[in-house]
Amino acid sequence: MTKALIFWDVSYATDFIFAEIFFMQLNEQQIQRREALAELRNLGIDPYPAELFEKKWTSKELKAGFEEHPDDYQDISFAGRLMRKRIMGKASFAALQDEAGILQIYVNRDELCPGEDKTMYNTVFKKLLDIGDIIGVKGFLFKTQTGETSIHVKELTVLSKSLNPLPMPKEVDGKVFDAFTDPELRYRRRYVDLIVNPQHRETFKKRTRAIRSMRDFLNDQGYMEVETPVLQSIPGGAAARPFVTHHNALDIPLYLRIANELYLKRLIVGGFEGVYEFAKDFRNEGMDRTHNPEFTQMELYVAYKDYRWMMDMTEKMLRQIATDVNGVPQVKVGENTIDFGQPFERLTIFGAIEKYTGIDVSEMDEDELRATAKKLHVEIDKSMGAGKIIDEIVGEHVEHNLIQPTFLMDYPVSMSPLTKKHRDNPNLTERFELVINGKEIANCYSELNDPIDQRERFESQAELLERGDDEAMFIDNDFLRSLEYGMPPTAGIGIGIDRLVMLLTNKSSIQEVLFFPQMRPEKAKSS
RNA sequence: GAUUCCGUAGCUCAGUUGGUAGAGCAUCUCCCUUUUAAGGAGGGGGUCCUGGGUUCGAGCCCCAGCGGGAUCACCA
Repeated sequence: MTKALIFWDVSYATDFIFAEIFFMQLNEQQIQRREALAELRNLGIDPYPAELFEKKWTSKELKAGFEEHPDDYQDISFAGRLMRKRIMGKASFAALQDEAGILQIYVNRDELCPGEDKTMYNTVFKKLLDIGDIIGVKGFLFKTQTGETSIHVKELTVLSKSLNPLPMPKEVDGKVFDAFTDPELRYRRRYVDLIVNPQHRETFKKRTRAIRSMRDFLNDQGYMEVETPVLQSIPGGAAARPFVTHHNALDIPLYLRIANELYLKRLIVGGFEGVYEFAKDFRNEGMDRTHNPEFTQMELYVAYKDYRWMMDMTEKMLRQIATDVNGVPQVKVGENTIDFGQPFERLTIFGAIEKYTGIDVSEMDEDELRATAKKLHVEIDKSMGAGKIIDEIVGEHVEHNLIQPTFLMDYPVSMSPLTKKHRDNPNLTERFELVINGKEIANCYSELNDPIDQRERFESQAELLERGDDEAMFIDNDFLRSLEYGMPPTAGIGIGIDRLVMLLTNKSSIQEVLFFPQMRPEKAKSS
């Protein structure tokens, strides 16, 4: 509909607003705001001006700067969203919110309108401006009788008229009234959440800080940030169900990547010795508070290293990130304080099971494991092999005990088709998972670089696929061909960025650390 | 996918055994020149999520659906 308004004039726009009121189901406040919009145009004020507005300072900078050098702030301009308006006859207080915070403005009728014409104050400011509008002001800083730094306004510019009323939480003595807390609305209208709940901006700033810290750390080590395909004809590198799409020109199915592992390893074959990517991966599986269909993983591959080296590197990197995000290496998560400053505990799978159940399963065959699982009340079914049973026991009896960062090492070979066999025990692999606060945060292994072994592992995955396991891996012949040219021994790791950020920001839901978590589509409805 | 709870004004929420739909804030009109949840006076605003059913009568009871939260399963 708005396309029809490319060549508009005031009367046409006004007619349009009435048409909109008529056809859309607008509530009273939305109608009033549209009427105010038309009124502004009638007064010759463009509610959406094209010209830039000079904003040299943030609210925070103005407040801090005024404390230091009050004389430097006698001629300033500032802009933000109108969040509060209190009219007291010929003078008013209002507050403008910008990215850094909120700053009060003082608007005096006779100073805003020194001449006879008081329209700017009486009509525009008092009547036509609403909470949520974006305005610019010019004037000088001063302190009110109650000591609040405020802008004494000499000039006011409408920068953007807001047509939807905002929810308005109010806080007094630490108690919040009318909070905008409904998770559905907060996620669906994240922009509103960010406006009225500025504390949630902090979560996302921390997310950005964490990613920047990780990227800086990796760059400092000399690793190269790369980009690999999201659209893959063979989705590989993880056990998961992919999203399928179709390429019209090639007339082939394409899959959204579930991991980028196989491409990064091709780059190691190609001669790069350290590559990493912050990768959006996509998995067509259930959603809950720790799973979103698209999520971010940082994968890193370093040539001539092994998983033991990667443990040291990971520990150092996370310590740095935790400190960069929160100022200290400790972070409070729920009831627990996670300490990234201490050396991370290192437990083998078998050692961990023995530690938390008292049972040594390291020499057991599948039947003995089955009996042990039963004794430990771990639910298993017939399709599970020895490796899977061990994994279930770990999930039930070990993981939730691991609050402080812990490397769980040396997984059974059947669960890890891309991992090198353990140097000391052919039934195990050189693999670790990093568990923090009972949740898996990272997964790492010494990469399998024996092309013949890799082909065999793929083939046993293919058998699983035939048997109906829709998460088993596809055979990627080009990847095998690349290994046949020779890949140096390599350590690789994937770190779940969303989960790491959940930890660092003490959030129990992935939706809180994603700007726009996946939601069912909204049913068509105006406003 | 399973279980369970929730859906009432722009926002946050009450709503009795089933008997004309409520409050605070926001909004509108008026008063008020340094306010701090500003204040004072007055007014308007509802598809009670949707569709069926029971009933003389349903926001309330029953059934189905839609949307969301929580827990569980799968998974990172």
